[in-house]
Amino acid sequence: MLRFLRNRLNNNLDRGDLKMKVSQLLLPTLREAPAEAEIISHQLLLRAGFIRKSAAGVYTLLPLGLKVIKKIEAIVREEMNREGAQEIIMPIIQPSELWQESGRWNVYGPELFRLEDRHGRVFCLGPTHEEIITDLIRNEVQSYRQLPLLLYQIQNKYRDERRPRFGLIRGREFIMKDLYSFDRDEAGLEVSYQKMFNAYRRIFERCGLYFRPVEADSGAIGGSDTHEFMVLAETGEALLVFCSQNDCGYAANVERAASPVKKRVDFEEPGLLEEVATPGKRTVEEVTLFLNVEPQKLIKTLLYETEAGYVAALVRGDRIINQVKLQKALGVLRCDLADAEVVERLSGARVGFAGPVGLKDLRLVADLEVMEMANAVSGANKDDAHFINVNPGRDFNPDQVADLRQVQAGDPCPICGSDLEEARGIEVGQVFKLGYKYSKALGANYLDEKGASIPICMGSYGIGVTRTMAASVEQNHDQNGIIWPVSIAPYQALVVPINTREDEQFILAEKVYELLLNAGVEAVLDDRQERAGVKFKDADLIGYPLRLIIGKQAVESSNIEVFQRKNGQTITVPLEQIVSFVKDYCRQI
RNA sequence: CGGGAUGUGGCGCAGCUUGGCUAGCGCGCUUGCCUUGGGCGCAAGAGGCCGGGGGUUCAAAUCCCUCCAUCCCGACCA
Repeated sequence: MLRFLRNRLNNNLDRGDLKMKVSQLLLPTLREAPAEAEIISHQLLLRAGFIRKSAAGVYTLLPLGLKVIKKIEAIVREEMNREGAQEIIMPIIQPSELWQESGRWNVYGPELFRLEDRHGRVFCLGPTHEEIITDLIRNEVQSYRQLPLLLYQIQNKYRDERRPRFGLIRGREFIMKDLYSFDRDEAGLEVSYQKMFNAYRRIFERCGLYFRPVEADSGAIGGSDTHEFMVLAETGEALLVFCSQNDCGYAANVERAASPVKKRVDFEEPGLLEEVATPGKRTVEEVTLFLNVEPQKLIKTLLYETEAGYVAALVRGDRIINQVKLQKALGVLRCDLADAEVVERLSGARVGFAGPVGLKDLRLVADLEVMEMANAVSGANKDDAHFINVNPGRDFNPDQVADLRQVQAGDPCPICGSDLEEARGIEVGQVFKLGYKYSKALGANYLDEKGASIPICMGSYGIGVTRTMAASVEQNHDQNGIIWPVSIAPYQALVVPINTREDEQFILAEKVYELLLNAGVEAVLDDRQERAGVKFKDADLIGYPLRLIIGKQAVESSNIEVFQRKNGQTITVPLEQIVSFVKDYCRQI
């Protein structure tokens, strides 16, 4: 009896949650995309009625948008729990004191939303939760017996982006899953890291995404090893390189990718350092054309402003400097190109004529490749003049030599030496080995078997949930709209009565709809008094994986047309088999 | 934060250069008729502080100043 009641209750609950007719859904589709939407995922999510903008980088999730988010969250939860992680929820509002303690209050900069309560106490809206969780752990974990520990939450995050853009891809408020691992030592961290790495693979696979993990830079969060999970897409903000040799497997964010230097092969006799007039020739292109030399013969000199003073950085003329590498090499937090006025004061010449020879009062850092150059051209630190036959070591000596240049397609792979290829990616997840940065700063220690107090070894692991939804659209769409993978589709199937005035069609449609609901399929019935064309257009736009069409044919023959959004094909399924067909379809994908 | 652009019914736009009728068009919305397998047709409607404030002028969507918002490019970031 009890079981019977419980079953009934469950059925009712399920039905209540699932049952929905399009006429009652808040599903405002648009024929035209709002002008502000630039990229396809933003346009389609707006047009299909999944999201609406509230402010720059801040969005409301409408019913269907929320359904997708919940699907993604459910997959994330399953895979986190499978690895033994425990879910918690931490506050969005965080006291500034903790951030002072970790040292990030001043480091994080204007990106941190800061606010004050009525008593003048200062808080921030959490962009990430290392401080809060480390504070929790230092209070609650004392013994090695309590480790390892994996804790996560799915929570709103806040970052006051300089430039929110691309809709959900770069918002100021977004949903993120963040997990933190706590281990006794690096060996334990390695295990946790691998667990998460594998879980992330499964999550993005289950979300139907084409992605790649790549080596990455650790940025402001700090730490050593880190990988980013990149959904490959033309509109991705990140530039990646990967090895063209399939079995090599090297892949990295260009911010991180190391660039091995090809040693100089042909030795050149050093010529005489000489100043030549280059009136008005400021850019690499102008100078090379004027002097009739190749760009790789030029030494490009860029002046940067850092919190530790001004720096001159040198790279070859045909190279791009990688600011992340530069920042790391210099060990500074801030690193911006100096403005024209500063350049003039420091180099004694207008912008475009700075060079390493005779540059004073500046820290000089050269790219590895620059040191291999011979008889190069550089600015003379004098208006309208360049030096020729500049030779590193003879004419100037940098204070530091480091890998500064940004890797490009065609460069050799640092592992196997094959050519590197470029691609763009949307970062949907990142795994970090934090090490002891936060546990030491905040004093999160445990006692080992011998009673020694040892800092906890930490890792942190993020997934941008809202971003994952957008990335999926970016990857799964056609001219007509979104093509959701079944695993994260807002509904699995749409039932469309073609002519709602034909009672028989409508009754059959309702019957099919009920059959699906009873079988646990997430279905929706388009009961609107609209022409078939309108319903089809909306259905394509919204991206339901399956569309069951109930028209004349269905009524007469009890055969139902099933349109598959993914491949655009329609097949006919007898009414008796329709439920099992839909269930099988949803399972197999 | 620097550079550029744009703000006119829910969405997409015109009008602004050269100030002047009642501010237009397409889509959407409401009502009626009609139609019903890919955004159907006809008719009648509703809906605007022309981003805000200030100025110039007899008169401002239109010219000037200022603020705000939004988008793009750059610099930064998960």
